[in-house]
Amino acid sequence: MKLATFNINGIKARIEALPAWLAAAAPDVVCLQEIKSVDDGFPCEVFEAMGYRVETHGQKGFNGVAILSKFALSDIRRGLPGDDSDEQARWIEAVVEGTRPVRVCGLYLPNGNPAPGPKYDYKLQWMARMEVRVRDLLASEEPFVCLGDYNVIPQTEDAARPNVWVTDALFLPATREAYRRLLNLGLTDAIRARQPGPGVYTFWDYQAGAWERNNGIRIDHLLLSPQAADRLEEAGIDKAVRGGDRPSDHVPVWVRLAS
DNA sequence: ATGTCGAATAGGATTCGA
Repeated sequence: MKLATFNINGIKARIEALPAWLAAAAPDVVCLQEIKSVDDGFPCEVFEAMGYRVETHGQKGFNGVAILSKFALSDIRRGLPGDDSDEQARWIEAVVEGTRPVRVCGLYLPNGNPAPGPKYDYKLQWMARMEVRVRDLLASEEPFVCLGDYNVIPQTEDAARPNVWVTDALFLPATREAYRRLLNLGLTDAIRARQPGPGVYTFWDYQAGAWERNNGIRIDHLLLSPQAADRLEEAGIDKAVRGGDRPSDHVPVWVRLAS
């Protein structure tokens, strides 16, 4: 089973590039971030015609996540637990009913800039809520994958120019500490496990010729539960997508799990 | 002091978020 994450930065803007990548890469499941659409505005029919079921958790203008799956989905949940007042659409999860089921948690972790400030406080609170959800899922001992745009540069080697990120919410010590806490619960960073850095990136800014200069960062991650990591066969980054027509600033990242 | 893009609002240029 091939599972992917892709921050598309707007479904309307990516209505050609996304189906083109799906046709070429043929993932079984894709978690999308920044669909920037309400549920009713998402063009489900485009993806249903390609054999995908579509579940969205959208909001107007910003954020928004979705799951596309060639397999049936069960136990679909929208929103990260832990704060009923949080109205931002950043979390969707479901169990993929393949030959061997796996739960996917698709996430768009808050950017957090500027830091310090209320947006950074929200980021750290969100990460703490995610830790609670992951602890609960680990206790169930079911295989699961938390995949998405984490907006976290885990280590120095995950940025081409780490020095420019030292005061950024994506790289501040408290951000990296919260991310390490997640990993240290027992999750496996699939790209780190299969493609150790440096020079392995998933995002290149639109500005200042970042792509042409390979000034990238690695912020899109797939974290595998122990039972999912046992099934890890392959992990990759579809870097060439960044050089295509009207690209997102992120590229797809994927894993292949046994069965 | 961002070599930019996407969406919303408004009906073009500006603002926000990233």
